[in-house]
Amino acid sequence: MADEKLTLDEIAEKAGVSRTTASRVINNRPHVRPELRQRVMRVVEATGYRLNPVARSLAMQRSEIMGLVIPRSTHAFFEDPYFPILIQSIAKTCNYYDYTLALFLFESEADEEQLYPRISRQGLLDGIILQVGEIKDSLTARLMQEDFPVLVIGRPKDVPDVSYLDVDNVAGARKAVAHLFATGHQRVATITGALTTTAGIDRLAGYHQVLQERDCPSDPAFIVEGNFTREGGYQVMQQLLPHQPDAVFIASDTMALGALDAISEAGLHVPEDIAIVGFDDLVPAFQATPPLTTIKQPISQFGRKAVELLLDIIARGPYPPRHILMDTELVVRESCGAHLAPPG
Amino acid sequence: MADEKLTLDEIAEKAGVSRTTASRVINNRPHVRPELRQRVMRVVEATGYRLNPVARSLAMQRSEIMGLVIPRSTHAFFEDPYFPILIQSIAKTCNYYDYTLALFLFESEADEEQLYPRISRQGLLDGIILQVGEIKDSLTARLMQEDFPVLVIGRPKDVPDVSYLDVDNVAGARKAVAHLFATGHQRVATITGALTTTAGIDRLAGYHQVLQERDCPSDPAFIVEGNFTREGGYQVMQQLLPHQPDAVFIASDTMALGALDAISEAGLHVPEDIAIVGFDDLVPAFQATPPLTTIKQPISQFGRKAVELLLDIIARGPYPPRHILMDTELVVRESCGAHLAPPG
DNA sequence: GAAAGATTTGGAAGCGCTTCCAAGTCCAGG
DNA sequence: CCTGGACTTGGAAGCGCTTCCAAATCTTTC
Repeated sequence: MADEKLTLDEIAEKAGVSRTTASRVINNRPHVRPELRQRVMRVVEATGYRLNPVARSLAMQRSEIMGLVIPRSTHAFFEDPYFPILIQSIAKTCNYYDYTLALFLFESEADEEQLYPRISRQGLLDGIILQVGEIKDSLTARLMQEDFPVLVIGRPKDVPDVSYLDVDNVAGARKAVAHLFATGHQRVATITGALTTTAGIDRLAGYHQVLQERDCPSDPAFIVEGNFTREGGYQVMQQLLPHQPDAVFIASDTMALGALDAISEAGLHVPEDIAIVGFDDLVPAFQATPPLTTIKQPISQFGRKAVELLLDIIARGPYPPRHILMDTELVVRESCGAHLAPPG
Repeated sequence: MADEKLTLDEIAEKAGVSRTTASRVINNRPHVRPELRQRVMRVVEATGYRLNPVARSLAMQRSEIMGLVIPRSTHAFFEDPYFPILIQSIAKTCNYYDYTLALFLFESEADEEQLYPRISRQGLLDGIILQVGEIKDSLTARLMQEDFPVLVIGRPKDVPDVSYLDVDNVAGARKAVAHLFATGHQRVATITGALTTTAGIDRLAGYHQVLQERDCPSDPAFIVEGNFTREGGYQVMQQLLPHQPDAVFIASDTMALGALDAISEAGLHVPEDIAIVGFDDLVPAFQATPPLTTIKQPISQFGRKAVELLLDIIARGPYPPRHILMDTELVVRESCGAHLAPPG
């Protein structure tokens, strides 16, 4: 197992062929006589030779590395299983397509500023998957301006021609709220996500839409803003309680957990006194007591799709921009009281 | 903002200097007259030029990319906040040292086999941080054999001369178990982690040590093997219950959550009927009811230290091997009943 | 059996950067 | 005014690979 740093030249020499031919064999390209191919293969195996990927990248002008950029990751990253699942599915898909995944987590705008050159520097990365949560986002526009292959996860605002992939948050929220009405609830409130995020805004929009369609005046007291954390859910649920909603659509399961705490602390029961529908359908959702009715996001498919879209953009250019909204699914468990309504 | 792909040559030409000089300026190296330095700088700024990192890597034989390899990530990766925190701290530290982080998540041995060339290929990665959980681990030895700079997180078995960083699991477990005895418990059981992991084994070893030192015969019925999941904790706690332990050291907080479920389902109370100490001190620990007494791992410092050690290995070679065990800390909350014992 | 075509081969020019080394410039000291 | 030493500068040789292109070889086909 000699592991001296071998080069293509040396392999070629040992096999008695030119470097060009050796290159052809190793990259499994045509135009090589079977006999020569064999000879080269044998040398490669005997020596344990592997191409130097950096040299290859330089010559091909393609690195087969893609970046995953997650800005402002700070708290959400810990508490919410969303990111681990997303990262895992992206990593897995990269493996599949023989791409290497470079991960960039930014915590502050200062980080973003300082590290921008690292990600945009042409050469290292063939493209970038950008997780955009916050509505205020400068990265996307900057990268687009540099003609950098970018796929945004989330729904970027005010950036023309950017390709993106998002969950259909509006439709998902509609399903949740409609279900609450369908199960006989009248006073349906909502705990929104942070309204600095598009997910927060869109899920609220879905809530509004359903109310409007039912000619149900929306009571401002029934709309409180959370921040996607459990603690936040706990606190704003307490604000909501005095107004006596009989159902609440909560824009994330994590917040729903906090809300559950607040409700039981107030001596009320879910779903008898207050019905709840969450959003996400991550592990905590079915481990909660009672198990949460929620809107399921296809996060893993999401990661896969993101990688595939980016590869497509890398291969075929950014036009036309791709816009994909993925469907969600209502998962009925106990917290919405659906099993109470039609008892037989 | 011209963003045509510029090269160093073009910058040099525009500034009227040689490529060598331009390189010196851009890399902030000495031996350039201030005037020329300025001139080059100006051109760089005007054109928005950035070095091509791939070409640089090839010339320098160093990529400033490090790999983080997490094998067999499947379930643990979702359920346990350990990995997100670790990854985040590693990413952050990489940012700080101007390194790029490449993430490799392997799910199966097949993945490992297939992707091994990708990580070991000399050139792309300057070094690798390898998370080794399972006791059976072939990656470490292979990489060491190739003289690849490696730092292992965890405690590798039977690989000579490998540098590693681990939590002192034995000492941590000892603290936990000792605390349980110190608070007056007699029948102390343990739910171990998967005994295919070194963490599982070491934490059990700590349990044994304390029992032995107290001349306490260890009852096999008091030792049940979990698998680090909540569901697993739930199940094995049910096995434990009939033997009526008055305290349990549980090798992870996640499992402790499951155990808590089992205990309350059996109509018993924590800590009155059964005291519990967990391990990890992640978010779920203090959100549990009752809040978990647990052993705190310094995961973030861990990530930082790992990166720094690897950089040191890259810079100064693998000898002598570095071995670091990080201290843990007992965090006393309610689940151990410490607050009950000395009531005034 | 020769011309036309298809296939195989390798020479050489990059890809964009670093760095060794020799040549050139500048200044102080004698 | 000349010499030696310190600092600047740029030419040129890589780093290890891909790929264009021309030359060489092998098949067909009439």
